[in-house]
Amino acid sequence: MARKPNISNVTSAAHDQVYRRLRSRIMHGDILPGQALTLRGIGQEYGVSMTPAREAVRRLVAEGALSLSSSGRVSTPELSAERIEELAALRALIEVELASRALPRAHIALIERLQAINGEVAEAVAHRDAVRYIRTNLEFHRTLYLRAQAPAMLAMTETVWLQMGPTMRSLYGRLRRTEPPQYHRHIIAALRAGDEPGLRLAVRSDVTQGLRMLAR
Amino acid sequence: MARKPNISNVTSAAHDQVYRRLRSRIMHGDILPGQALTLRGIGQEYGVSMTPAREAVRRLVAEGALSLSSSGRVSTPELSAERIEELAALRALIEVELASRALPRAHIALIERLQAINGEVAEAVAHRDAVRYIRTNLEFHRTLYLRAQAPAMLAMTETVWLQMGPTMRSLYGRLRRTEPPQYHRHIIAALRAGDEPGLRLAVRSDVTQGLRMLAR
DNA sequence: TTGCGCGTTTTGTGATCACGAATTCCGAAT
DNA sequence: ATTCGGAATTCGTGATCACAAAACGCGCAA
Repeated sequence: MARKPNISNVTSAAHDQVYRRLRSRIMHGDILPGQALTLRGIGQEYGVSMTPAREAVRRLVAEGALSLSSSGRVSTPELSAERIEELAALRALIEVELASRALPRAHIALIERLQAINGEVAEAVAHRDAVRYIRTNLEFHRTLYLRAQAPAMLAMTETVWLQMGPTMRSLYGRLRRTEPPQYHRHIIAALRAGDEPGLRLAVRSDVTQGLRMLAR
Repeated sequence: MARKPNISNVTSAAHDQVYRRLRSRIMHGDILPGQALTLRGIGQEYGVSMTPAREAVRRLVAEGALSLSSSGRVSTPELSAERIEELAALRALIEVELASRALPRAHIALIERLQAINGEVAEAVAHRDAVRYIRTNLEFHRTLYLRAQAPAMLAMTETVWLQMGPTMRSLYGRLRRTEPPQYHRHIIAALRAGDEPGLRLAVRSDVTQGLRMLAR
């Protein structure tokens, strides 16, 4: 079969579907760091041949979501402490800018939506559900940053999230905290008040907060 | 032929060579914005089949160096003014940080090397050689940032350079200036003086300078 | 001159195969 | 029990092919 039937014209290419599903799993921490993957395995898992699997993997490697050994084997990356510090610094730099750009456009409906999402984050923390925590936490940030109307910056930020995905899972997995994230409330308060310096500080604090868990 | 002879063990995969050569051409502005490419054409140009060409293209698309039409056709991107502003803002954010991290490690040998490279930049400007200007200018920045020991940040910056490559060429191509870049001298002076605020300002000015040409 | 069909060509996509290299596995020797 | 070596297996790579869809060209009609 050279091409799928494609009766519905909203379907997309097979390699793109494989890419998106793998990307989602990696970003949300479904896959542990150092986990090895094979092209044939991925193809079999998604019901395609090696070719689309290879293209999806190539794309994810380019984004830093997967790492390539010298012999071409792929696995989720095991980040060093220095690499984690760098990625956190990048998050701080870019996300503070995104939040700042979103601030003038943040009307009340957005703030209420953020509050609702934050409720889900708190629930995930209470249940110690690491995967759900990561997903809702990223949704909180993405919802805010979408208002910045800065697609290139948002894409770059998501690339950083993607790189940290597996590591965040194993980090938050051993987290025993049950209190909701305090800085999210600071972010919401600063948005309400139109307080730009406060917003920048709150976002920076929230983003670099996870770094402290590593330094233990 | 399934694999190349590979007598010398320092050779790398064909798709990687295609990727690197294409990436270099794009980053340095060898290809104009909107230029269409075909997989068979690329393969023929580099003496390989479609498969390695496809992988190289997939990788470059993931990095934003090439854009993909809805029908799968690839071409160098034509950036909107808003996109250019975003990319310049990203450069400002990340490169200022990289310069700041490089400052404590910048000894005299590095500064002299930067001065030498800056001489080449001035020469390229004097000869109105856009491609050479872009190449030497990026070499100036990369030489400084390598000292920051921050590979993730440097990679992200190079991704931004890559995205701007074709556009920078067509921008600098119609540049009629013959004076060397002033802010490079400011950067060097701040490095000598160990003046971090001055360095940050100089880098930010240098990076956002090109933006003004667009606003004409 | 300007649109509009329609057949031709070009192009991306996915499957499959051969090949070589890397990895794994298992038994024998110490 | 542990280590070492070679056979068996697994795996990535690149070439090739068939197919469908998109782009192109060209002639005809308004």
